[in-house]
Amino acid sequence: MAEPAKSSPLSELRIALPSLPMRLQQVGRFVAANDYDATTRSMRDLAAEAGADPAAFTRLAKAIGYSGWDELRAALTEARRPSQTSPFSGRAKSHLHGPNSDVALVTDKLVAEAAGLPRIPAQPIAEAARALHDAKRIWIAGYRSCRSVAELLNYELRLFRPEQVQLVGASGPDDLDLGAFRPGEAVIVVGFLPYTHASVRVAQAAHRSGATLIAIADSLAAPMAEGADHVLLFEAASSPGFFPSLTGAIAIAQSLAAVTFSLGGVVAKKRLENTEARLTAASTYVSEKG
Amino acid sequence: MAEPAKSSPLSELRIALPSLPMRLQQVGRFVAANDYDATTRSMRDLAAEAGADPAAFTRLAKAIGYSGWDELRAALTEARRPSQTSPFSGRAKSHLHGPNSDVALVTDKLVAEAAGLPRIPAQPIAEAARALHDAKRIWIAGYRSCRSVAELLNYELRLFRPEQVQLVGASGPDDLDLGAFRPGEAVIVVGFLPYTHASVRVAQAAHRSGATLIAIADSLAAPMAEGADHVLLFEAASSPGFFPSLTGAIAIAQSLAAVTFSLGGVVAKKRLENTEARLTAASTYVSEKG
DNA sequence: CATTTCATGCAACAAATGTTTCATGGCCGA
DNA sequence: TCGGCCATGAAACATTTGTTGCATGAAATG
Repeated sequence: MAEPAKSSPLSELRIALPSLPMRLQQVGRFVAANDYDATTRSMRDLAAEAGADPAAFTRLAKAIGYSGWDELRAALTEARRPSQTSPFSGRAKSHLHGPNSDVALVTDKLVAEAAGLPRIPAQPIAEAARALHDAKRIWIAGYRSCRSVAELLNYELRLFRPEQVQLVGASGPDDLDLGAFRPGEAVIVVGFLPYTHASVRVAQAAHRSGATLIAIADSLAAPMAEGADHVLLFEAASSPGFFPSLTGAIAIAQSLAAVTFSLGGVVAKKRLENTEARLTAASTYVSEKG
Repeated sequence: MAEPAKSSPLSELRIALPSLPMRLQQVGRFVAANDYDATTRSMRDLAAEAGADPAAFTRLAKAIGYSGWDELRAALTEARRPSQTSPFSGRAKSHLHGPNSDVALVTDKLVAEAAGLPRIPAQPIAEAARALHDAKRIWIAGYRSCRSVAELLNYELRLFRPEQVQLVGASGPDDLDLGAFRPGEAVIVVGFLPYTHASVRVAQAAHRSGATLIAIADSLAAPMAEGADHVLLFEAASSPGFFPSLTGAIAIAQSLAAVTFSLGGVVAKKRLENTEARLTAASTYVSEKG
């Protein structure tokens, strides 16, 4: 049996939480959500704010293996101490093997991807957003790993333009949709090497139909970028690893949605509020009260 | 008397320092150098470590305009409070309108998200990957905007473990899958504020079943993180914009897949090659030559 | 239904906290 | 040299802190 991650007092708390009495759960959640206050303010003070008995804090600490609240707070304090420069960010050069080679891999990957994001050209995104804003209808296509990007874009755009945004192939074979593209509409295609035939076919159909074609790709030479009105480039291979990085594509998709929403002004805002109200009414989300 | 400009308690201290008695200077320097301990440990404790009298701390606080040590410490505590709003949020407002406001918005968003990535803790990802490696079966759940993350993870893991990875709800109502969780399996739940009921239900079912629960969330206080064996945190609100940022979640998902693949060794490599060969044979991809 | 267990709030407790007072000793100006 | 001034440490103070014993009531157990 794998040992649970007992590195941080918060993870101990998190693990033990579900098996605790109700009031202790409530207090535990409060501590997890306000751990900075937990280290700085007094127990009674916290109890007053959480609306619980001071004794509950002592009992919580004991329930997860500490001798008392003081000891728990000391652990939280140490975990939060700033000077500790993340014991693993010591830039392990031993990438080959070692106890922390996995950690080094993750760190390198994250740093590399972070470096790639600011290199994404912002201007084309703003222009593409303008095109989306003007489009009567928006189609989105992405296959294989790029499907996640396409679906995210679809989701966010539908939040404020529910009737005008559609995934290609959402309601039947792709081929049916390919014939439905019209001038004045916009088609977004997401893809990178190796390029799927399906995405190329969507791009070509869009181009032929006279619709505005927006390509989110890793290269200007990508087949689906041919004839595109807007090409949004990201660096898929910028990070070490085994799969191309989609971080850049996601960042582009979210920026695109954000700017398009911004262009939508009060109308978009109103529609977003309606959507949110509907979701709340359907009690999709957990209430925020803790 | 008139109070000095209250930019920061530490700067007040630094300014007033030279005109103070010798002992108070010594204590003041100690506070400036150990301000984290100053906010967390007791006055007497600090006095012992600094080799000074406890009263000196009270006198220092009064000397720079506070009513007592408690008030000084409260100011230091607030100054150190982790900012819930990113340092870029202030700048975003500066160019809300203008000729290139859209471009500026995109740039800010990208820079902010890039800054957030290296802050993702790498260690938990490596540990979670180890858990995935050991799992006999892997379930993945994510709803609404988080569905894109879940599907990406599902796609990449299936590249080298096709028969052991499954999206919750992929082949019927979620409820059917919830009863299928078993000890020795792993369940990954992706979610951030506002949390959907569906994701919380999956997390609870996983915990009850004895399966290893891995949560990818924006907060340790997230409901689906309760009882989780591994929690992978990202900053959803780190960037200016209208939707929570998924860039961090995507980066985590891809790192997780990469490390898991790495742990899989030659077996995983072989399976990936098989999958690629099959896709090539089906001519899914456009040939690389011309 | 009777009994036990347990979660929970209240109140009293001892310990620790920040503050104040007081005595001491060094320093500078008459 | 004397007298006032102030910095400084030690001890006493009132408050606040974390803890624990006890009573109550609800839920589980027989």
